[in-house]
Amino acid sequence: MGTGKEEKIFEGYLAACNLKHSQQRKEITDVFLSIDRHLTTDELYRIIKKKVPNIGYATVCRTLKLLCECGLCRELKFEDGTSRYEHLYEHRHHDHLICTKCGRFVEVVDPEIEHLQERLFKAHGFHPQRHRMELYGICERCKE
Amino acid sequence: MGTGKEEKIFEGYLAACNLKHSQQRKEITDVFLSIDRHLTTDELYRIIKKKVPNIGYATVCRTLKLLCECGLCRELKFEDGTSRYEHLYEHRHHDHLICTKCGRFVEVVDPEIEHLQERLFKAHGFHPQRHRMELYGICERCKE
DNA sequence: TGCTATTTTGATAATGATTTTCAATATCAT
DNA sequence: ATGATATTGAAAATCATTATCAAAATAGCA
Repeated sequence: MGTGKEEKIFEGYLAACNLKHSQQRKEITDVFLSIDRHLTTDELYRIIKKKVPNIGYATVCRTLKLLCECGLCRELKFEDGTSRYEHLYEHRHHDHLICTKCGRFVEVVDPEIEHLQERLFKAHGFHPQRHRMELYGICERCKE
Repeated sequence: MGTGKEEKIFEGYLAACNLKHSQQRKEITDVFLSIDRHLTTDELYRIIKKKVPNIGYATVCRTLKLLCECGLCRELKFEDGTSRYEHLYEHRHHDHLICTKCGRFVEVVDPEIEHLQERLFKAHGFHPQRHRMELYGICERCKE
């Protein structure tokens, strides 16, 4: 659900782009915003399908794209080739620590690393935009 | 070309897996190892096609996979969805600093970041395996 | 409210990159 | 050389995403 602010952001974005408030877009964002984990398009599609049985896969794709454009969502492309989407509202930047056995992940952020990354950008004359960092290993449970 | 050690590694891997030394595999690894930049499968296919006109795309794919398995090659999946392969022999671990305008990239390595990454793994009880880090920004030339 | 111009939708087809299939060919231990 | 097995190239299959398009929904305006 969320506080309603996220919906405002989405609606504002639609308005700014002269796009319309369709029922489907509302349903999809509602469901997406209520789920706090990384989903593939297909996973989200199946979940929404239960609520809105005649929803189309393409509509889910299109809406996820809009959500990314307005900053509510982030697309993550993992090493295994899958694309996943994560809810980004009031969810500050973070990286991922991923278990290569069970797929479990932890969101991490290390201010020192962030700082050193900035330094790397500068050292090479780059203007920083964003970065991604994924740490792959075996989690405690899978180690045993 | 390389020193010949790379070919030894590849041959050793083939032998260990009971795979055969085909002419095509030799041609593909020769060309791949002689090129020092990131290539897509298609780019490599086109280059090899000039030397061995009847080579199949699938064979290039299959050989790149083998090269990755034996550690001579790394598959990089970038944010834009393209997969590129890089020659990895005596090429120590590194990350990428990528210009989002022109695509130019720099290979970087920061020992302090590497160290902090290890610390992050440990702090979450993970056994480290590998990581990837990509820094996206605008390079000096594109800034102007 | 009704009208009308747009936009959006869902089903389907298209796309594009990689994989699989499979009969013909090549490899290699004997 | 022989024969068992692996490899090849061409074509078909796959899989996730994107484009197409007629029908339906939306929102500005009378």
